[in-house]
Amino acid sequence: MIRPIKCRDCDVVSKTIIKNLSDEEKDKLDLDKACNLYKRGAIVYHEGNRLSGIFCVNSGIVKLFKTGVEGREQIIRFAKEGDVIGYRSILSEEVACTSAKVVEDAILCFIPSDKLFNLLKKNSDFSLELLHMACKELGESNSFLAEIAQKSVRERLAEALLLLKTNFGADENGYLKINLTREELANLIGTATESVIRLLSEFKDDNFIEIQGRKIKLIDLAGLKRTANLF
Amino acid sequence: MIRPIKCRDCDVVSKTIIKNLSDEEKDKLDLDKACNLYKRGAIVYHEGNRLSGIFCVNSGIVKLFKTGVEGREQIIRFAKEGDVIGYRSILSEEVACTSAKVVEDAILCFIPSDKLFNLLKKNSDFSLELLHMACKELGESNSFLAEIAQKSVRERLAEALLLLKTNFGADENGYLKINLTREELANLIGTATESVIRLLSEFKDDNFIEIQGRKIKLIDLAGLKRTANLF
DNA sequence: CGTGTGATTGACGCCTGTCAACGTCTGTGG
DNA sequence: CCACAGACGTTGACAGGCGTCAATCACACG
Repeated sequence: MIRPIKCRDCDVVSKTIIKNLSDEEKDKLDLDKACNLYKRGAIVYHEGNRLSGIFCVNSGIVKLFKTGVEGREQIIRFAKEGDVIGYRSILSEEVACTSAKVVEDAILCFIPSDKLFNLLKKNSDFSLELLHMACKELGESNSFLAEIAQKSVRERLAEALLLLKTNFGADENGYLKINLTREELANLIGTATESVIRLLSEFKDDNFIEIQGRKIKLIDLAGLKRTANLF
Repeated sequence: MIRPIKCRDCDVVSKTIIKNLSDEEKDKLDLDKACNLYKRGAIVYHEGNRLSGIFCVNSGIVKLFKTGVEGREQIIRFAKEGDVIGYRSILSEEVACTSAKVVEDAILCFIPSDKLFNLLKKNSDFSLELLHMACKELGESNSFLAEIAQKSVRERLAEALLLLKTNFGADENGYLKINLTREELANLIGTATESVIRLLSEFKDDNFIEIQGRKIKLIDLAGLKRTANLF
């Protein structure tokens, strides 16, 4: 447990579903939530677990993935500050369909499910906002599905790099802020680690990207977009 | 427009989100909804359209698909009696992320979005039920994603056949009730039509299935499960 | 300095997509 | 009633993308 974070003062709340709560509701929520620091590599929950609440990401990055045959991971999405994880399982009353693992040190605020349901019952704007979020995520999942099903590994990798830049941004030198292993990149686009490595080299040769160890810098966005078949 | 269907009397309502409405709410909804018959091949809405409401499937089957590069369809899911389509787009306030096309003659009841939002604001059980549905669908989408990303075409086809049987059932002779063209099967599992044809022949040779034109009968479920790598 | 994790490269071959040709069936119009 | 068009199904040939295996390198850490 770290120093408690007050929803009312939280600087990422404005991006989250919490923003729809009244100050009183936020204060009440503070009494029930638990904010913890999770280090890189920490497991927040396992696929198949029954969760007892949801997690609001205050900082850091968490990857959500399913484990397939032979233990290969399929990354479903990344959650960053302002995102909520675990809500799918709570609201559908199923066990977790993914595991959640910390990619970059994260502070997560836990909200017990009974408190969540209380809020949902009393605050219809909050419900609508959650619906909004769930449906948006559903749309992204569907798009992702079609991408993986129809595009080549090369196209998918180019697109993934662009998406990572859009979602997580770049540092002052232009390098993607998010650092993934080659294997994680592979698990994101559903391919083998070696394929990612080979294609990254090709992208480098084509002057689409620069590589410094695990850090990647996109230098020809148009070229990547063309490669990804995006318009 | 066909003979109006009263929600209160509708025999599939018990399976839908409508079941959470009071009799008064149902009666009120009857005044606002429009029930139409759609023939096979009819387009309910196009990807990219902004929808003005949601559709409740009273009977028939509708396929939801995305159109990728080169116009290839990727089927996202099928909707049958009791299912709702178009809600994702309305609730996320985005344009439709899929097209909806009738696979088997269908009766669809249209509910305008302002009525939907009225209900959501006033009836928290209804909201929760919609959340439940959306989150369940999200879980299915995620599973589907991992399947397509990690499994071979052979595994996917075996699994798809099993899923079609689970979701749509079989007739008195054991043949799948849902009739899809080879191309639709291919677009479901993200492969080429020819691959589906070849694999279906192999499954027949392996005595996993019987084929009568477009009708398919599963005769060795265990064999198919093994082939699909399911446990 | 040994150990382990991650990155890289090469060899190899199979799965699967593409192209082309042909067969089958159904509905339509003359 | 027949001819024809068009949609759908089937089969074969072929190539190349990509997964797998194995060996090696780079780097961090106790």
